[in-house]
Amino acid sequence: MSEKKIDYDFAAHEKPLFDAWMSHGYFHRSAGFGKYADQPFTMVIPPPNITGVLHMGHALNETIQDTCTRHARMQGKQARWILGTDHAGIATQTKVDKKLADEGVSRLQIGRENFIGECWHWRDEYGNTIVNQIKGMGCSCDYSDEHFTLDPDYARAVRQVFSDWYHDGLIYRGKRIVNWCPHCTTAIADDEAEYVPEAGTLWHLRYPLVEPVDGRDYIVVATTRPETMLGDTGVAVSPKDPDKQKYVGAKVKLPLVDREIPIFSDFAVDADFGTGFVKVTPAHDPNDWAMGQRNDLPRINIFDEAAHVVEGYGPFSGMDRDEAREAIVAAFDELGLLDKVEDHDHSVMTCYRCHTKLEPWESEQWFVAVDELKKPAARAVEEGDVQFHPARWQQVYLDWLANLKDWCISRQLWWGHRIPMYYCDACGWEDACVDEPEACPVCGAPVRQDEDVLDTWFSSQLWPFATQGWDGRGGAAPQIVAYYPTQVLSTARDIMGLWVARMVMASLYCTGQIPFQHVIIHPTVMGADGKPMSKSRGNGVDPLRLMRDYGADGMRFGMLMQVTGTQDLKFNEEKLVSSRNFANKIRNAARFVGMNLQGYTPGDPQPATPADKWIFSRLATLVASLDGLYGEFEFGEITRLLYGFFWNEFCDWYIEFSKSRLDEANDPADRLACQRNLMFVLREAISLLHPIMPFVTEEIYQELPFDRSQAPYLIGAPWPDAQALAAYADPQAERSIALVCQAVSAVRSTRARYGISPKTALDVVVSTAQPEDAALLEAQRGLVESMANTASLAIGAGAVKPEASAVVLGSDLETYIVLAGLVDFEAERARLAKERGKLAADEQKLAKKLSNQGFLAKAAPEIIEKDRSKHAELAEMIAKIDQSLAELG
RNA sequence: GGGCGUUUAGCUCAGGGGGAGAGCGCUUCCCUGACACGGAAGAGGCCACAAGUUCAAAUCUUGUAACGCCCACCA
Repeated sequence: MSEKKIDYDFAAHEKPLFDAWMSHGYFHRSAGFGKYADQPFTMVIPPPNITGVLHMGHALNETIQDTCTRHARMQGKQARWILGTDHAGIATQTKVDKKLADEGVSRLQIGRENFIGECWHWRDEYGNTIVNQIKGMGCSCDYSDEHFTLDPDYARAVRQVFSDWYHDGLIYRGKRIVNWCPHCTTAIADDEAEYVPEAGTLWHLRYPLVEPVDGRDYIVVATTRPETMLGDTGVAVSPKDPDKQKYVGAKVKLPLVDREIPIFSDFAVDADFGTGFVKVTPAHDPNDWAMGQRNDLPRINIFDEAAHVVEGYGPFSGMDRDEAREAIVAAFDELGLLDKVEDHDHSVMTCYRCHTKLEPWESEQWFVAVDELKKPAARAVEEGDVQFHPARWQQVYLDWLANLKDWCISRQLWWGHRIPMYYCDACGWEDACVDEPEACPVCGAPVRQDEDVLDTWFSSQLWPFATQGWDGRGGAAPQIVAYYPTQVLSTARDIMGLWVARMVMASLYCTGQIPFQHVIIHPTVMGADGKPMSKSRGNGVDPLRLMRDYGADGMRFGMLMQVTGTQDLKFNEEKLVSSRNFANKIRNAARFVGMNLQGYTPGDPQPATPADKWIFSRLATLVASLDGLYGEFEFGEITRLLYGFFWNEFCDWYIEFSKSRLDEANDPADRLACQRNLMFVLREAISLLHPIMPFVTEEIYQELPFDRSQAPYLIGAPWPDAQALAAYADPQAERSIALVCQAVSAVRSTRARYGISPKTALDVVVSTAQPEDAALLEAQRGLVESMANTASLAIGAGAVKPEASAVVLGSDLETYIVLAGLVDFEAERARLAKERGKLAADEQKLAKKLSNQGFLAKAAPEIIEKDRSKHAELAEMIAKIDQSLAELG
């Protein structure tokens, strides 16, 4: 495993632009302008662990967040994306432990102070790696005010919350069963435990009865963990198990330890599992602990913190749990008390850090009582104050809250927020204090602080407000007043409960406000095999490599292309290839415009020709659609619309239309209009693309002679105004250009079919169905002539098909291409026959539909009308083909 | 065991009650003065299966199957 410091090199094109944004202050909260000038837009980044390097989840999530932030900034909102990192208690401590171990030192040797020093040192050296990688992605976070969950202000907020909650009775100390890692020697939260399947064994052990019941002198319990029998304090049966009721009240004499323990009945017992008798070990199993509580059983702890059997158990004392298991099974066998051994597959809890089997262990820990916190947190979502995207995650969140149990927040670690509880050993005083007391307030003796640290999530839950100056002292920090709550949070679904729900609970309690309005739960990035990326599977992909291969822009666009409402995303690198090519296309389109600006003077756009009006109209539609999609965080659809508009409309057609107009020989006024229109559309297009592809678009903005007087950088330029653009909506121009495209494509496909070079000019006749279409097309004949390379072009409604010509039927027009002397008509006949077959099949389907009485009676009139005209059209096309076939002999 | 998701062109995926879409790949032609990371034109799908609702189902309902994710957990 490499811990090498990796700095993404985004030198040539990207770095200078990034530096320019940074030095011009664009990453601070923007001032706001236009109609949204008063609206704040704040996001907090899910703080990456300081042990982390950028992975695909970050690549996706950071792209989403930067896209949202840049979009909001361009809309004129007061945008700020708050950056920071998480100290990541266990993760970091494990790394530092390992580093020390490699140097032959253990943390116990150097002591707590020095170890924490080592952690800080580690953080200074490696903690910035991921932030630099985020910069490489082009993320517009506020780097000038970076936060860390152990910063002094942040730590103070953590102590404040602990102290407040302690004094409010939300935090208590108690002996509980916790998931204990004997290797890390700390408690682990339920959420942090990993279940792994294990081919285990079910041992059936005989427990002798003190007094025989119905002539039997023993019962049999079944267990997967025989070693815990040393701590048994009861045997339970199900109240629904009639055969077992006679044993309730009897006692068994626990072998090996000679303890008399009662048989009782409890609803938690499943009569059908094992033997129906359950050995109950309250100190070493959560279910047994609960049964013990209900039935007043003593709890006997048989393990120390490293899971070795404690003193007082004879030969077993000092054994670790595995040795003890073996020895105890052997002892039972020797005593003739081993009834049966069965295979039994089950799963075991392991530590998510070191993968040691966890031991349910009773110890003194700190807890947060969640009942009071969870109700308002549920309500905030139920009432729509906090909204999930996609909406289905709302239920997942509510279910998580509903099942929430008290939260164990103490960890027996050194790296983290030390629990601010202080104790006086002299008089017994204890209290939670935000600031360390110099002496016991009661007796003046020295005080000592609790040794444990807080669960990392305890500090993470304060992230949205502790990063904005909340200090809990009733005073209203300016940031909290002006910019809280935040608008959007984007995160992975696996920390929905761990982090998202806890932020809502903490924020509501501490600030009285929700932490954010919208929660984007982005899809989880899976490997090419459809499984979660992991080192062991070897199906991971390194985003740094992706940025090198496709550029930050290519990676960003390609990632967003894959974001839809689905919960998993099977990573598809081909999308990044397309995106890189798209970035290249954008650059080249801009280059084309830049190369054709001789004589250009700035000025308002002039939608003079139908082509101009068409692209303006398409642009207006695009912007309106994008505005809707941004509101719903539909990033995949956003990229698809942008791609289609820029490539298939702007490049494939509008730029091609422009070429003849840009010719030096063209009328200078029209040439200038064309230049201005190209510049206008290009500017709007790169503005729309900028939130996703910040680098290419900024580069173009700087290189071409755009008017930058209002916005020196595209990052701060205004987002295209859908309302203003709506004035350009022009159905007639769209119709006009659709006719041009149909005619041109018809000629091109005929050329391709018969292998006629584009250089051979052809005689073409276009026959439109509608007279007004003929007029529209006639007005654009120049475009058709140049793009189809016609020798002659006749346009008319119902124009006559020339002799020896190919026919291409379209929905609005037919195109005849004279092929006399150029081609083999046999092939044309065959093609027409094939096409007739297709049309006839469609025609029959529609005819059947139109003769259906139910359809005519119940379908919407416009649908019927549409189908009727479609049917008529098909019939006519078939007639035309028949006519052509007859002509061709 | 519970919940959720997916199943559409060779591949990866959009779409979503009224005639099947994209990117990549493939075929043919073109290095035309923005771009070969390109241009033009094509081939290729009973939209997993079954039943139902409807005038109409790839789309809605229910069920089935396969794959996947998450949560819970059996002593």
